[in-house]
Amino acid sequence: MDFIIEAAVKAVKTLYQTELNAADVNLQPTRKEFEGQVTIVTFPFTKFSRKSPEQTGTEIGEFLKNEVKEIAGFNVIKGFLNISLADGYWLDKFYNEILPDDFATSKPNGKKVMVEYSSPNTNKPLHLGHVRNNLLGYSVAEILKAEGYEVVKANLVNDRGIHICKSMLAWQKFGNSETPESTGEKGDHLVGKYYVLFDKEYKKQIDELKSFGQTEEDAKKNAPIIKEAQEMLQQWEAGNEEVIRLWKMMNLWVYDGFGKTYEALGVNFDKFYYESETYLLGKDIVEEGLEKGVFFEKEDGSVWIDLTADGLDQKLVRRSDGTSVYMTQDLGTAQEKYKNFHMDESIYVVGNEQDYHFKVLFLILAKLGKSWAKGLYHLSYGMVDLPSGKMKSREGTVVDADDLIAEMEQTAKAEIEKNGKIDGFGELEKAELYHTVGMGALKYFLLKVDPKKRLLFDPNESIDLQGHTGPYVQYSHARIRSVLKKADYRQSETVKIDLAPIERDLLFSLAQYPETITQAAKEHSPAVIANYVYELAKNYNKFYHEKKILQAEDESSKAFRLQLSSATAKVIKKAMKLLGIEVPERM
RNA sequence: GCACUUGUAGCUCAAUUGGAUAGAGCAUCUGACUACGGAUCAGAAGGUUAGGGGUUCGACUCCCUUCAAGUGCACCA
Repeated sequence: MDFIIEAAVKAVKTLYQTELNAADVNLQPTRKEFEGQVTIVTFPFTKFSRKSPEQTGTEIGEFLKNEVKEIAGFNVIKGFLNISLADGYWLDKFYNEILPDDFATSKPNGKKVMVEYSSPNTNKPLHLGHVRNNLLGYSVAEILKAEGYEVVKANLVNDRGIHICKSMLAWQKFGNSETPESTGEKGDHLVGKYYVLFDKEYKKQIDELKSFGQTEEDAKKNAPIIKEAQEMLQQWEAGNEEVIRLWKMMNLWVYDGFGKTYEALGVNFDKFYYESETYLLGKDIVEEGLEKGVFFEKEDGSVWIDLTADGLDQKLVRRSDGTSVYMTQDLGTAQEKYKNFHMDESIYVVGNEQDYHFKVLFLILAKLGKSWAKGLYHLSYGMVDLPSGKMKSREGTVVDADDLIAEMEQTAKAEIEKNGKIDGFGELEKAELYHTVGMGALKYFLLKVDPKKRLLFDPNESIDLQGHTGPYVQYSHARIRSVLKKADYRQSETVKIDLAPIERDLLFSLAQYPETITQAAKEHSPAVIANYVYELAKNYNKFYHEKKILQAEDESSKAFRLQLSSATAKVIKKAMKLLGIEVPERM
């Protein structure tokens, strides 16, 4: 709609002798209680016109109507100039832009972006919090692709450290050599079981020590089992063969389990990083920082950066014993990623509990003069909470990802058996559909919320399939496909008809798809897409009820409405794909 | 204590980034299937946008302040 903005700039120049920038013209969709499709807010122009808002709007409206042939009419309410565009404009746009198959497919923008997401610990199965992370990361990657970026999806697996040793140790002590094969249990769940077991034993020992008069703090340090775990970590770092063998074996179990969950979630990765391979990175950066005078060394040999001038604290980057900390490792990994891919932007999908960490990380890299530091972005999302509070793996108060997926499939199955139209589906086809609809509901539920907001999930209330939900959009798609099939639709030629208001609304909705992708990419927010596609489906459903398609008044209307339906189905499908949600032909 | 984030209908979320009478869904109530798919549609009811102050033509949005919730403030990751 740039032509309207340009014309408005010209109008203000001609009428009031004032030069405006395109950005000064506020164009927005007209509210549905008023006539028109787009609205210019004319309040800001009154200071140039020195006339009332109504008069200013009317003058600009007259000018535009005479100047721009696509503008069929206008009305002014207070400082709002509502513009009606001619049907010809909408039909041209529909046939030239929206209906063709390449609608909203943008050309490569020449930029490369890395999206790091998932990044699980290999000591326990994935829970709902991880699910949010995975869906967000995957969707943001898809959105950026649609916007023209070349995308690298990365997964930095946290496969080492004390928490991994805890599972390993507990398995060694209490596991009786059981394996996923021997128990039939999914590998990540089996390992997670021992992580919980470790914690139980650890707590028991703490209580015991406390009963002998130790303070809580001392007991936590002195419990034999935690000391053993720390020893094991040292042995791991020293390359102890037996420990390494155990570590590799149990990690393989976990990867096998994660692989299944990832597949069910429909997410994937182009590049895996493993902390066991990256945890020593960053030492050279510490040296570099010392040389550049960005870091400084204290008497005890520890190395720090002083960020107090930036309103932050002093931050340790190397211990006095010369070993790395989390920050060091992340500095090194960031460098490594850039070395591998030379991307223009790099997005970290990580929970908001690490806001401070990333603020510091990016600031340090900028201070070190890394040219690529400005392309770093922390996509910070809110925690998923239960009504009972925070999820805690060790205490078993988590919503397990695999369980949840299975439940969603069950919910979808029940609904489909009740209302679905799936005569002739084979068992495999049915199972696939239950999965598609169940995951549609789950994914939409998690993605429709602004990422940065925390999410409340009540496991006792199943996720809706009606209303503002994934299945609503999926249903809309299936229904359109059904109509098109019945009509034996093939793209026919251009027709000229008078548009009904609801048809104009639907066209407007469709036309907004490209800028919706742009906005979602800019904000790194799948929620923008989710809300858009719901709005689109809603407009279609309204149209569907108001207008007959197969029994339309005349052949031209029928042809047009079929085309409109087809275009809507295509956009729904594409938009849902950006959320990682499939849409069925029937359901 | 300090820092960051959040607070919108009973519940779950929107609000085109400072624009019109703050919009949807769920739940509640009323209506529409001898229909192209009723997982739908039309309507009713529901609000001091946590409270207070300020900035201006205009504030859910920006500033100040109070309150509430969450997170972070390790030579852990």
